[in-house]
Amino acid sequence: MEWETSYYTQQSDRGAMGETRQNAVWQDYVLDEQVGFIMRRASQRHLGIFASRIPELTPTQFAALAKLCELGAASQNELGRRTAMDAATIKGVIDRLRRRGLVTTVKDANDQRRLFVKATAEGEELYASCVEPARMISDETLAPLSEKERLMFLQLLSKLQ
Amino acid sequence: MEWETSYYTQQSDRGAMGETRQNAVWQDYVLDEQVGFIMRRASQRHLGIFASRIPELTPTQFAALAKLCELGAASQNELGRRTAMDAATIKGVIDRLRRRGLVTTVKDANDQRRLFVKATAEGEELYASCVEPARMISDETLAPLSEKERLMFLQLLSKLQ
DNA sequence: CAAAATCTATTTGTATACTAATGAATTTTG
DNA sequence: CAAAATTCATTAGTATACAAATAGATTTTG
Repeated sequence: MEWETSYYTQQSDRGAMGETRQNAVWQDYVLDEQVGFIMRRASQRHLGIFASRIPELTPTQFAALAKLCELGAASQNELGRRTAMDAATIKGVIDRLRRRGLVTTVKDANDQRRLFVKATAEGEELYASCVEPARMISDETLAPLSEKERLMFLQLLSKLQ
Repeated sequence: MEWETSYYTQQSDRGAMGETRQNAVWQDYVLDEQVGFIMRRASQRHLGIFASRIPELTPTQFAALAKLCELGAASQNELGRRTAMDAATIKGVIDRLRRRGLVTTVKDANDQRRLFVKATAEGEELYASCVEPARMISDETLAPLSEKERLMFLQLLSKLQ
């Protein structure tokens, strides 16, 4: 027995006039059409594509490693800023990358507050081997769009950062 | 002392020819330009807007409650499917909503596997009071775009779900 | 009808994310 | 220069997310 349709309709007679008027407020608010909801679903799809192409790293781990290879090195907090992760988040990411030998950390001699983070040779190799898959991930994520649409989409999305 | 610039450049002479060739692979891969990275940042901005407008609920809790009010009622798993949450995730969300008295759950008499979920009066009231703020959230999220751009963006984003 | 397959909910484990609080180090400022 | 403010890293707590395993209920199928 299927259960696809709902037991009650949106304008069900659940009671008094007050509720009926409340329902009127909902009428043209449809969750599935809201930008946040659609963006969450698009993100989920992208994350699935990512996991299938680069199973060795999560997107955040890849981002941290990529930025580290771009920069050469950075303090933990700065790396977090450059990859849009707060201090608590980047700490966990770096901890896990270090545990796997992909990065090393040392106290910065010039500033005792800072933790100096650097990719290891192994980390750089892994990153290098992930760049091509990463390109495919971006491609596959945008695959439903034409070339023109992709440019337009990226332009618009960039404005919403 | 500022530390904004990196210690090493991207094409640093870190060693042999092999690595130099590896660097060539990175050259036109820039993390900040990838759709996944930009989408993550856009999501973060949206989540910040959401939290400022509806501090009482997380986006996922709101989604579950909204869909529940749309549907009238649903089994826990079906609600998860309709809000793009897997079984484990929707369970946690419903647990927290129930703990706050916003939804009730009962074993479905017709199907002993199913957990029947329904919004309470309090849950429906909270949802009704959140719809206007929710509209503003969608508006504010898309605020950097013109009216035309918004339509275009939503159209394109929808294709990436 | 009985076995196989599917569905539902739960649990465990891992990994983001963010808030808030803390303490140590450094920079700014009066 | 000393106090105030800021920065950095860590910790604790809460809330998604998803994978994988499990157990019970229901449906499908041979």
